[in-house]
Amino acid sequence: MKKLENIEYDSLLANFKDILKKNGLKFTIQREVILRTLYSINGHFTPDALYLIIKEKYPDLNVGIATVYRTLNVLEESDVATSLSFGSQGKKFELGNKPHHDHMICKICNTIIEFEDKAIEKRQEQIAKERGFKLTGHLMQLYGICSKCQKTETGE
Amino acid sequence: MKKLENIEYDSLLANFKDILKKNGLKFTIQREVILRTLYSINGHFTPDALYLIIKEKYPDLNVGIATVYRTLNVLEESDVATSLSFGSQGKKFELGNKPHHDHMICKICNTIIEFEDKAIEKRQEQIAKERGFKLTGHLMQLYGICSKCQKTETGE
DNA sequence: GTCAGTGCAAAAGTTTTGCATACAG
DNA sequence: CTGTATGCAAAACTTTTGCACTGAC
Repeated sequence: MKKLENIEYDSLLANFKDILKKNGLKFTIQREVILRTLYSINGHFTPDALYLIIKEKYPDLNVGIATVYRTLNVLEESDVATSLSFGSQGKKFELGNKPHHDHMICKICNTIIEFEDKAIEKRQEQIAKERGFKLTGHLMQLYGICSKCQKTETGE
Repeated sequence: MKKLENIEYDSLLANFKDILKKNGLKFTIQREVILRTLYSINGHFTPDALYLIIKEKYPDLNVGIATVYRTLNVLEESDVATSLSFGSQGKKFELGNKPHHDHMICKICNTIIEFEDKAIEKRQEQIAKERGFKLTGHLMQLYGICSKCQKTETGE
């Protein structure tokens, strides 16, 4: 039951270690904890939120906010994690181990629904091509109100 | 030659005044200058960059950064301008007078190309519908390398 | 005249950096 | 051992707020 998840995390971890080694960086407990926590929460978190979760989960390990920022930057630079900029402010991180997906965000409860659509991806490539643009990535976020919140707020 | 632009700006301005009046807010020189500057630069600017341009352009008018922030927030709340969150950090604003468009951003020179695609928009609506989501807006940014930069950097 | 808006400076956040110490390789 | 990483605190930024004064309506 838990086997598959562990294998997935293990390969993620191995990949991360590999990247660190290749860049002459060191593998530390803090970095492992940050990666593990990002993996376990499996969502989108600001550096600060992540920091608080880690402090809660590993009270003995005295992680500093600076380390969280530094590690997230390493993770992002090495494409292990990606950051998203949401609406008003702040940057949120998520692991980039999932194939590829975009986000649909509820304006009211901030729930994030992930989705993937081949048709749009294809069209994006074509648009880029038409303009002589070499595509390397994209960000697509749909904003709206999720079904749950639509029920809650009758009018407005 | 300049006629059309003026008409466009005038209607933008009239609309803004209208919104202000409807909300019991006041129309001030500062607000006009900020709107006019946003219009004239016709691009995407951070509050800080906008502030510097205004200081340069209107040295006599002693605008404060706080007013720029306050006005941008008013503009955004009233849908006259929209803000985009780009890559690493900061929020950029642009006027929302253009019909609708998305952005293609060059990772090297940061040029922003605007585009619009009905096919994608339609697909987005359908995706939202499939998931019981009531769509109110979206953000789509394609990242890559523009044709100019592709020529400049041969390899890499 | 009234009340919202403004500039300034201080405050509140958020992210980065400098430094002495700790620890991975 | 060597040199990178860490925690802490300070610094650097970005954005918001409080306040006395100005100016739009």
